[in-house]
Amino acid sequence: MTEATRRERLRAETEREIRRQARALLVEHGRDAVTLRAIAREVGITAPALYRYYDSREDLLRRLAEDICTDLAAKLDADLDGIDEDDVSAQVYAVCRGFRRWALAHPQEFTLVFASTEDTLPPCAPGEDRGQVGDQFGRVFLEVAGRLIAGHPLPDDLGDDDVPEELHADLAAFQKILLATVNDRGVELDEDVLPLGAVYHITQSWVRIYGHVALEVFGRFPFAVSNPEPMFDSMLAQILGGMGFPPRR
Amino acid sequence: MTEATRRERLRAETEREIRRQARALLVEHGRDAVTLRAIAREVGITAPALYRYYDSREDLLRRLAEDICTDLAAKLDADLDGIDEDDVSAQVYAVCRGFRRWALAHPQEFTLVFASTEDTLPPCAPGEDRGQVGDQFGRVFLEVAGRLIAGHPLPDDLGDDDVPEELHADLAAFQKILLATVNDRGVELDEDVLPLGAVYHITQSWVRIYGHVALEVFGRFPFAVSNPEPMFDSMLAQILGGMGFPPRR
DNA sequence: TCAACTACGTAAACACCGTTCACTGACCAG
DNA sequence: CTGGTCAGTGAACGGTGTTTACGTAGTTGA
Repeated sequence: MTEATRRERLRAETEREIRRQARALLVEHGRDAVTLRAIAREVGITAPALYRYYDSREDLLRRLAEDICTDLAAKLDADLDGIDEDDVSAQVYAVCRGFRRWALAHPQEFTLVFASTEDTLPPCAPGEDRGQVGDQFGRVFLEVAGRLIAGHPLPDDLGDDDVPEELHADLAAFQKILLATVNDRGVELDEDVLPLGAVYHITQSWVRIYGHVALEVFGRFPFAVSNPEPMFDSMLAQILGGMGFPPRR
Repeated sequence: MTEATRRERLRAETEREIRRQARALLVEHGRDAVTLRAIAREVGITAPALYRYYDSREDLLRRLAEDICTDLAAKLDADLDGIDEDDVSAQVYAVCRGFRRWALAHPQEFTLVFASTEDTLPPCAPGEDRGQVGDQFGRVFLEVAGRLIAGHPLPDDLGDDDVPEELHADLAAFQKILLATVNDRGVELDEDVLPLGAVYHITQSWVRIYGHVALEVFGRFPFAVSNPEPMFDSMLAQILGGMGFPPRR
């Protein structure tokens, strides 16, 4: 049944175990604790053996970051499954809240994926510079955002007028990515319902959502926020309201 | 003239040199390169000698973060000096742009101060939990924000109505800090001109400014932004516009 | 079946790292 | 001058990433 040879199966098994243990070390003791020797110890091999799987510790951390993105996307996708397909507003709430809760529950992973300079964690393939924000995660997030707009008439003040000239080209490229992402899931959608102004608004929303989550994870709000959740929710409500959605719970 | 003894002067001199070299290592080669041995090598002493000045490497990094905050505040203050005292809007632009440019020019320092979990960089004095955001920096930033509102009639939609119930207590505390900070600089100001809604708006503005800067530093915008500056400026314009300021260059 | 080849894992070594310890020697107060 | 304080030292311990040479089990072709 299994096409793979014995050696290939063992290798795949070991590789999974390596990442599993590395991930555990990251979550429980932070990035600095993700040591080649510590991983090897947990897996039951010696440190140099890890070089049969990764070029360096940096390379391993990079792969780890990819895994984290994939898992986060899967988790958000799962959260989305339990929600009415037609209630896009609820979907936005679910994805954003899910992202925030995940970040707060896994600050080390959040830091690695969303708050590392390319200096300390160079991009995987230097050649291909596709969508940033860890690919998989971005897909889920942007898909919901795109779908949100697909089935909703946008308010007039979301026209392309407020968009700075210099951003038109970049936003147009992003617009194409958004449309492609949404259409990949079967929803038909063309440029007319997703004007540059809307794309710009989505970007601004990401700035606010990311900003809030990062500030909370790093404890850098200008004052002690004893209960940040309603603050996050009210921000979401305001974002959705700005796109013409009626206020909801 | 100098009250200090010879030994005390030498010690102070060495301490300055230690931080200077540590800072240089951080800026040029990143946090991981800030090694006790590397610092000692640059200063011309041995690594164990550093323990006469700091409890541990962690402690040193903490002090370094404080220095960075102080210097950033001084830099922003200096930028502010060249600007018309009555043009608060221009002051906001200056401080925000200055913050962004500094962050982009010193990503390692930005990461240390504004994107470190308390896990990897525990707060200095565990007892006193004053204003977050590195004290000094917060002062400059919040002072301008407070002053902005002091001399300007706020639009009606900045009332306290939109503020979530659960945040009233926290915001009231922050309101007092803001008023105290602004009044420290001589500007008279009382609660009436700085309602909770305005305080809330300031906090939301910080979320957006921080979010944009961090996304730019970490390269986590959902698409490649070839020219982020107009995007930042347009965000500032929108923030100021939301507070009733006329659009300006 | 057996030889040749591949590749996973090893131990040893190198140069670093943070940190501790016992110790020296310059400074300084009395 | 005497005695104490303290910046700085060298040696050491256990840790790190990484390279090297080597054994050996798995695979493959004749």
